[in-house]
Amino acid sequence: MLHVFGHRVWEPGSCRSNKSGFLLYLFVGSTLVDLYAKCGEIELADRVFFGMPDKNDVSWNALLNGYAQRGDGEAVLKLFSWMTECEMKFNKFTLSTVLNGCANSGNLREGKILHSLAIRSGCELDEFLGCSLVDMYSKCGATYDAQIVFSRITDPDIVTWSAMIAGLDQQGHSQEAAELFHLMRDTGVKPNQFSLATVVSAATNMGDLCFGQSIHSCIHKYGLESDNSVGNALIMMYMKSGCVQDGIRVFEAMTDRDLVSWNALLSGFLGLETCDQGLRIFYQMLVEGFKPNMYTFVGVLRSCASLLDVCFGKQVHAHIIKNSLDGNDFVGTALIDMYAKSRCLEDADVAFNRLTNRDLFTWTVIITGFAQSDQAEKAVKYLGLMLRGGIKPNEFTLASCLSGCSSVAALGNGQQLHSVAIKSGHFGDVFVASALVDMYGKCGCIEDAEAIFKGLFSRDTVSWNTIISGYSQHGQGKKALEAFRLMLDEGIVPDEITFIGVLAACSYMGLVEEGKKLFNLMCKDYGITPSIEHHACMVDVLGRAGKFNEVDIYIEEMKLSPYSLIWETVLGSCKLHGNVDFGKRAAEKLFELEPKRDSSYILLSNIFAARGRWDDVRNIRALMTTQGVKKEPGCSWVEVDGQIHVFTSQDGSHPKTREIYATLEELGQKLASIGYIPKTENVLHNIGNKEKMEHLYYHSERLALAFAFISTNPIKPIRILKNLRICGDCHDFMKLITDLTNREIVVRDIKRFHHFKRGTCSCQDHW
DNA sequence: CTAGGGTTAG
Repeated sequence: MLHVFGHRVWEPGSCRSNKSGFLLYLFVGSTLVDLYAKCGEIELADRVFFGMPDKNDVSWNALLNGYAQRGDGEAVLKLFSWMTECEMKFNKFTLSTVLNGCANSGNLREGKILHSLAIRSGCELDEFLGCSLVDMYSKCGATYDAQIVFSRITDPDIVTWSAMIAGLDQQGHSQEAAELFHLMRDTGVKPNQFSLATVVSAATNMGDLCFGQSIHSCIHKYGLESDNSVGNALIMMYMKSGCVQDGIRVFEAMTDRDLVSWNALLSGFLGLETCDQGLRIFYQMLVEGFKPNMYTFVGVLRSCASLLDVCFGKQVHAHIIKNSLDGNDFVGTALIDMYAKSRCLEDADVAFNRLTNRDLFTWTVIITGFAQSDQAEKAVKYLGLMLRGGIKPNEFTLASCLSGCSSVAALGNGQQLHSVAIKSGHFGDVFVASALVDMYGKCGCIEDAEAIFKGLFSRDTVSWNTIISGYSQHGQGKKALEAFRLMLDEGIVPDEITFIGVLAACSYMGLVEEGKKLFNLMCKDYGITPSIEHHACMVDVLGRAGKFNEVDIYIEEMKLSPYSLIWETVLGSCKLHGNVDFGKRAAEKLFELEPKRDSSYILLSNIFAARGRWDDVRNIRALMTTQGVKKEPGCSWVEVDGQIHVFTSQDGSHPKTREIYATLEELGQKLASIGYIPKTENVLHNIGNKEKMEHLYYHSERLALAFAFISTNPIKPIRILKNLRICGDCHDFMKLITDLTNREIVVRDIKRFHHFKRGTCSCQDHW
């Protein structure tokens, strides 16, 4: 129904109800089609158009334009082909509109046909048509063709310039977009709000905040700050580059904010400090009467993912269902990500299974979720399902799946991924390669890590860091320092992680002077401000070398007293050197800083026990009881045939328990015959000596070892993982076993790797 | 009856 100044001037259908053949005059019809189309009443425009007994090019163009404005490119193309079938003549207006249809449906083939039609009718370089052609080629991804058309237009106007700049930016050539913008200004064309918004988006995509700020001041000069498109682009830029306050300032200065402004604002509240603000803004926009769309939910879900409480995420999920957006792929993927990051993998899985169109991103999100929650097996299983569904992984999928394997040391799964990486052609990617090096290193196969690293075509700081820390963790300090020299020779700049690796190597090898030299190099030559971790490395360098006086001075001078990591390091050195006095001081500091941490009590007790000070050992035990400190339950795991088997101390739940205990019994007898006596002082529980022996005997790492003995190939090394430090007695036990059975054992505990071979350990008993 | 911009998961 159309009203003009309150009068009813036209009622649809009245022409059809008049069967007497009331002829609608052509110009009235065309004008009405145009009016309805422009009001967004495409159905009415359609009815009027098809009710017209005679149609001319103007009425066709009006209807085509109506569909083009809705973004329905398919319909435009269908109408156009029908128009040519009717042998209707078309003009440059038609071509321009249909090109618009090609642009928003991405139909390059049809677009090229239209281009040739334009050339034939001699209007290719018409001011409007030229612009439509540039836009069509850009939106269809044919940037080169767009540039050719653009270069042939002799005097492009601001609209054509804007279309070309936007085209370059959207196809990932933001740098060239910015350059074209400068060229435009040099030509003397004054930028308008559209070209400025585009160039702000180019600055955002390049991550060049400085350039963006210079454009901002230019915008200020033209007084275009309050324009919606400009303001929205600026908000986006500031939020994306983490300048939350600047983003808010632009938002607040805008006079009529739309949904896009709110969404742009919402996109930036990530991380612990600001995420709750994102939620507040979401509720604020609901209060102000805005109806959230998919972009809103993607933004607010990202804020929820940073919160430590899944409860808000669930509230937002309810809003999503209310707005019937739970079937949307973008929203669905963001939901999976939110649940996965909140460690609710079951909810993430439910959301994942509800989605019908799973693309690479969806799969990557769920796979990453499992990988980061120490569920490497599940991550690899989903990767397999994805491959079977015909979707190829990208470098992100592989790298995050691999890092999941690294953290739980799932070697078998990691090896499978190695072959997937080769088959899918991502082996050469630096991220994937570094993840592979790290995976092999963390699974105890430093030789494999080394082999992959040496075969790498290009190496960046991250890949060098990976191999350097790998060598360090495996006790190969010399190789770590060699690698560092090679890295510098290749001209790769070390970062703060690199220095953690090399300083750890120095402390391990007892290289005090070298450690001091590297520390100075880091501060002076590379301008890196030492973190607490770096200081802890230095304390370790001095402490392991037994230079306790220097440790004391260092802590005093660097004001390191408030940090538990420092005192934990000191305590470790005191245990190594049997330094009771300093050990007591360090432990007391730790009891004060972190009274619930069990390892400080255990370490101090071990220091006393080694000196035979049993009264002090008893006092520590009593202190633990009064403080309510409980020893964290230890657990160990091994991988057999791609399956991970977990054991706790004195565990009886494994199906092969009987054989495992029998194997341990047998090994124990053999060891006793060569003079092994269990170090019962390693047991803190207040129980009798016989029970203590039993306790030691069935520590989780020994159960894992026995299980590996009976279920794996005897020529392969056994790889065991433990969530705590390996106990002193188990360490002795492993050394003797390797001597007795001639089998290599690798144990990864929370601190480092222990390679047991022929009665010795790579850590040289300095763990 | 014709053109340009701004929001999208790892």
